[in-house]
Amino acid sequence: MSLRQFRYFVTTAEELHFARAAERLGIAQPALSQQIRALEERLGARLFHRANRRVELTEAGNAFLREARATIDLAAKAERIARDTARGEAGRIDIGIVGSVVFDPDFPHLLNEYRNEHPGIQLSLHEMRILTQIEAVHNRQLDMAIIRTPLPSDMPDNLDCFTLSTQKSVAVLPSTHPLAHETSIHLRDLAEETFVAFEDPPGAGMGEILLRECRGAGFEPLIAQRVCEIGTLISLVGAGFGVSLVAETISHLQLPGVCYLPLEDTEARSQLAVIHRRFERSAAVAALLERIRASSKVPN
Amino acid sequence: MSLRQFRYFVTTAEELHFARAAERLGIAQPALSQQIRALEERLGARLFHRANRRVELTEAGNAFLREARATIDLAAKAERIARDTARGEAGRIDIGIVGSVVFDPDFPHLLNEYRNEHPGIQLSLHEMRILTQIEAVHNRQLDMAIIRTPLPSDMPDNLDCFTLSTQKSVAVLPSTHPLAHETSIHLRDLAEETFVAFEDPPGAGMGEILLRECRGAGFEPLIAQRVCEIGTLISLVGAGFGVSLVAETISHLQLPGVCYLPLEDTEARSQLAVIHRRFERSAAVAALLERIRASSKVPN
DNA sequence: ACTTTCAATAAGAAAAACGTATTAATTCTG
DNA sequence: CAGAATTAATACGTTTTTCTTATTGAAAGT
Repeated sequence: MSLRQFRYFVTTAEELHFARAAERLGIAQPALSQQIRALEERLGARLFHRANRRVELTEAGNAFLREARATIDLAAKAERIARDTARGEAGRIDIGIVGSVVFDPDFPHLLNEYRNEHPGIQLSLHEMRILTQIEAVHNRQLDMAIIRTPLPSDMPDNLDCFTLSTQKSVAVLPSTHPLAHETSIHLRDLAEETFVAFEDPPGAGMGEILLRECRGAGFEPLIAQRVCEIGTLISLVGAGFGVSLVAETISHLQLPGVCYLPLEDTEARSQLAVIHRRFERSAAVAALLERIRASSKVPN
Repeated sequence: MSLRQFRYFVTTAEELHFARAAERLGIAQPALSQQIRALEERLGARLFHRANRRVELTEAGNAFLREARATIDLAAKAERIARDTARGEAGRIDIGIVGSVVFDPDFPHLLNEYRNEHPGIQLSLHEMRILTQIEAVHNRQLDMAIIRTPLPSDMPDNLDCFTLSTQKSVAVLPSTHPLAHETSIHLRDLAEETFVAFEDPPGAGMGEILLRECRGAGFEPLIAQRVCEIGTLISLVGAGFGVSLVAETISHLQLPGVCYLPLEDTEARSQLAVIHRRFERSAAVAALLERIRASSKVPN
């Protein structure tokens, strides 16, 4: 079982065509067939259905694909780290973020400070979905993740978490909405509206906040549309698809046709949390974590 | 850069002694020296200090060691996942259910047993309408569906079906009804009542059972209200909207103001059936189907 | 000074990976 | 329906990589 076989497999899984995959890999097709077969024998599992002149991933192949990709990425990261460390730069810190962090004024500022104090260390930001981030921190593709609470229930137990900041939630309305020019509104006034919500996993993130707050205000929100990106969400609200609830900091994103309104009847708050491995052995990562913890507005 | 080199490096880093590491790896010492050197050249970084007849990790070596170990572990995990998935011991099974299955005492019990025997497999239940379920099994969003017979007439022909259990039907009456405190009644006694019925598609499910039985008893039921959820149906009966016919197991749902009464003049039975793809390629799904079939109370 | 220890080097043997040619099976096409 | 085309698998010889044995060289111990 070798990395090369992993790469061959991933390419073949992407192409679903042995000859094309072989070409992309710069080898002949029979060599690829042989390596895939060797891998399958080693695993004791077929990875592809080769029926009817069509190549498809088996269920095992699908499951293996995700892990194989992660393994290849991690190997590349190992290489990069060795190289960077040898050059005297302590390397690079990979940070996962949810989209809405970009509009938080404090966090980018904090990163900038750290960058100035540690010019050798490259900070690399990766915008990803919540669950993907947690998984990636767990298997070391990321060094930390900034996500919005609540956290999903099934967190790996070698991960730790602390709160970075707390933010009020505000309502987002299209400016054509009758309530749009009030100075503040009650959440229950939106009971009959349709909502645009984040596509978060159940029980986690802003998607969960929206549900909880609406239920707290005594109604079940009718969710007409789910989106992955904060920008899309605000645009959809502006286009009249519905209303939504977002963290206050998002209101820095002023789009035409969109109004942000504080809420009267709720303490609705969401928190940004930092997820990291409990026993972090990289000095650079540990230092950044300490830095973030020290400047966080919330006692931990 | 290969996984083998990673393993060689990790062992050498553990032993800090080429000859001993080579012995542990089952190769000769020069082979190890060569591979480590090849790795160092590839990385463009020395991983060991070899001064003074003593082998030590460089800083880069130390950083690389962490990532190399993680990479090896992840590769092993990939292998395990592929193997387990192929053997049907990992993955996820999506099961569609009609609402009333929840009150069946046997089926949840069966699922629980399966969950204990196959801890790697996540069972995910989806409460859906009959037609939606069939469609979803067909296009692989669900792996199987538990629905109430009769089946609709236009089943896709790549789907199979077998009976899980058979249940008597009982009448549901509001406890204010004159007949509510009999020990049993005749269905034809309800000929003049209004009925609350399931919103099933024509010819399928409990909605069809109700029609057939009433016609068998010599009258056409007057259906005043149709509902999607079993809980709503029972509530409506309790609130005096009408009477209905439900599977016996539903009587576990005891709501105030509702009485369940056995029927004298009919053998009214409904069946729970399992719908699945005829040629199931997932080992896990096939195993669960076998399990259900084996424990079903009805010969198939 | 001599031996011992230990990694590096050299060179040939073994194993793995690859390429060319071919086969077998299916699908497309006239 | 026959023949062409597509595509993955197989056979087998070649190249490349990896390994082994033998040897060297340098440092440490006696």
